[in-house]
Amino acid sequence: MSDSRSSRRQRNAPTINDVAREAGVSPMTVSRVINGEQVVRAATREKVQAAITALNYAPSAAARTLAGGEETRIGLLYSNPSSSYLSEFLVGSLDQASRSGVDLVVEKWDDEETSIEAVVAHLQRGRIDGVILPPPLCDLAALVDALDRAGIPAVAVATGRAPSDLAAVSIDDRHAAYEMTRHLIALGHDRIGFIKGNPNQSASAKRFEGYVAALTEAGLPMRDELVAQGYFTYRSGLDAAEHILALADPPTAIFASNDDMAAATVAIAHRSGLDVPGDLTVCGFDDTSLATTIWPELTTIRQPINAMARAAVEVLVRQLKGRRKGDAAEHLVLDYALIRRQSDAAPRMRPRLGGR
Amino acid sequence: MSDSRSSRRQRNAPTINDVAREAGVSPMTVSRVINGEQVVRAATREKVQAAITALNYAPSAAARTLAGGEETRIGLLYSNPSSSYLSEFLVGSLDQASRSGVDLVVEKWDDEETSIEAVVAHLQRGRIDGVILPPPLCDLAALVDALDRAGIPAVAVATGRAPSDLAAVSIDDRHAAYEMTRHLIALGHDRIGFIKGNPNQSASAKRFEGYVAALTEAGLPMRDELVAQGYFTYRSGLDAAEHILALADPPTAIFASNDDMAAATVAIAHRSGLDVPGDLTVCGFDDTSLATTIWPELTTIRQPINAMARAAVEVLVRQLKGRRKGDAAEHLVLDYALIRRQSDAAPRMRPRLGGR
DNA sequence: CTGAAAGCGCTTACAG
DNA sequence: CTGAAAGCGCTTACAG
Repeated sequence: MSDSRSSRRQRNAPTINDVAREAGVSPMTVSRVINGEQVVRAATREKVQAAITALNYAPSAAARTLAGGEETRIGLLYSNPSSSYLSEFLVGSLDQASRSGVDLVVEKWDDEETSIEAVVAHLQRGRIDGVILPPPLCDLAALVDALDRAGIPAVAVATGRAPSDLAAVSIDDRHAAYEMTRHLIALGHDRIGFIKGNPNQSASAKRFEGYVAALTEAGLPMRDELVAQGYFTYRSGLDAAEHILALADPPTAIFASNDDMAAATVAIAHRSGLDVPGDLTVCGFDDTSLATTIWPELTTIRQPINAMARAAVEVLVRQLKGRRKGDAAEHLVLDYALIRRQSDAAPRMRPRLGGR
Repeated sequence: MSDSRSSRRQRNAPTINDVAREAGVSPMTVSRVINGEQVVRAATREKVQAAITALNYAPSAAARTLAGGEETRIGLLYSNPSSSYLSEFLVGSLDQASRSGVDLVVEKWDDEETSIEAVVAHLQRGRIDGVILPPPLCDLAALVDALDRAGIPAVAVATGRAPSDLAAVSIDDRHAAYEMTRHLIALGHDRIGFIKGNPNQSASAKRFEGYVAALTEAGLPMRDELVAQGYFTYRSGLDAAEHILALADPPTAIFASNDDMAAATVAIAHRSGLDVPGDLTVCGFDDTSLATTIWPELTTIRQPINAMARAAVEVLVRQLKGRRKGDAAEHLVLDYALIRRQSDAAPRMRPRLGGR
């Protein structure tokens, strides 16, 4: 078939030397013609072109990259392997890296064991040209600074607050949380609990802002006791949910800042003999695989993780190719979606009609 | 400093010579390690691996293609993205692929949408030289056959029953389950429930065999009512656990064939007002991230997923290089470990002392 | 305008 | 089991 362009060279594939001999010039001249350099005399060029045609010559991509030294390698630096997020992120970025013709090096960083200087040095040794930073590393200012000082471009993924000089790919966390809260309100809930995300991630604050905005817009009071601090882990969700549900007047719905904490909330609810969503509505954020693993399946905000990963690779590659000082960094905002599943329902009693 | 366009080499990427120097061997030896050639002494191999890690070295695809052979691309074909398993598997195989200097193409297969013929054709068009099959695809005979007919070598990962002509990497599922069951018996349990895995995976049967073997060895009766069929999903674990715990005389321990089903069992136990492990011991299998996500954290069998993925890549690369008809396929068996966490304890009443 | 030289980073083929 | 040599096909850097 049309395999002529593939990287597998045919056995007797003509080389630049064959062309040179046929045309009666040096390989160097053939190279110039191939690369469209204008200096070559028209007559010479034609002789070379004829030889190329006669031999059906196609240059070897491998040889060109090797000689030209143009390989670009990008790194994907991650920590805290929230595996459900990571696997989707990996699949997306790998695929795009392959399409963009760059090498992707996946690097795990354990911040307990390795200093920032050490990771950056490691990346430099590996000749990483640029780095993708999924959360929570995207918000680690010290890392971003160190990368910047080392001259390694980076792109932050899913950060809630990207400095204007740092490329970023994200969704509108604030608006997504706003929409979910509005959805809960539309269902009839007026006492809605909220479990915050880890303060070390800027998206956490954005999600909380969205929750507050929807409440305010609906004229609902924002009650501090209904808000608990979480850290995106299941464990922290357990504690937060326990706290909220132990209230004298507990909420009829709880919106957790991610799926892990929402799953923990469901577990606590069940342990307390509450039916979800009959007695308590629970919603999450992210739509990781956990959302559809547990029962009931979680109503949540779908983050397009795969698409964000692809976009991150593209943004980084563009930045590496066309690097000009002063160019503003790209900030891409992708679409999210509110996914309704089985964990939300109208509250059992309509407070507006009866009160409690 | 290093203006990317004019300098001959972009930054100083570590080369095979750098690694050789660091390891105190010749470049040739490094090359052998990269290509998984068996001749290299283990001690030498380790020195080289260490140097590769230290320098964060990745071979240049261009140079390899040019110098020698054709570039080799291997595929990782997966379905049913059990993400906790997949992400670890991806990280391991990617890293090894990079070290082995082969391209890894990650391919998702939705068996509902695409026929076996179509996937195989797709792999061929993409010039995939060999394929890694994580579960459950490793046990799909029709796929293995189609690959074989197409002349695409494959390596099965975590299968319980590899045909002798199919390369495979696995653990001893039977013995691992045997050991876990023995552990439960040693704790004092004599009524131990078991949730089987999906029958479409050969490892399921192995795990069940191990459970039966330990019971038999201890002179304990094997009670059919204590065994429920599961399918490795959380949902199936919910049903199975509900069934087992509804028994008139329920077990004091339940051993689930994977962590998802063990997590579901914990959820059902909590919903029924049972304390884990106070009232019920629950154990899993795999040690995916879910095992340490939920509370209590699961006592389980650790499958070295990362190491298995790396091994699969190495085995496949070796097979692609040294392909000789008639050579027996490699069967690697890696070590597992029983990880004790917080979900197991002695039964509340010692049956041997009191009965019930 | 054109060419001779010196590699790019790796592997093949041979030696010890 | 390990290494020294000779390229793979092309380009960079320098001459003329």
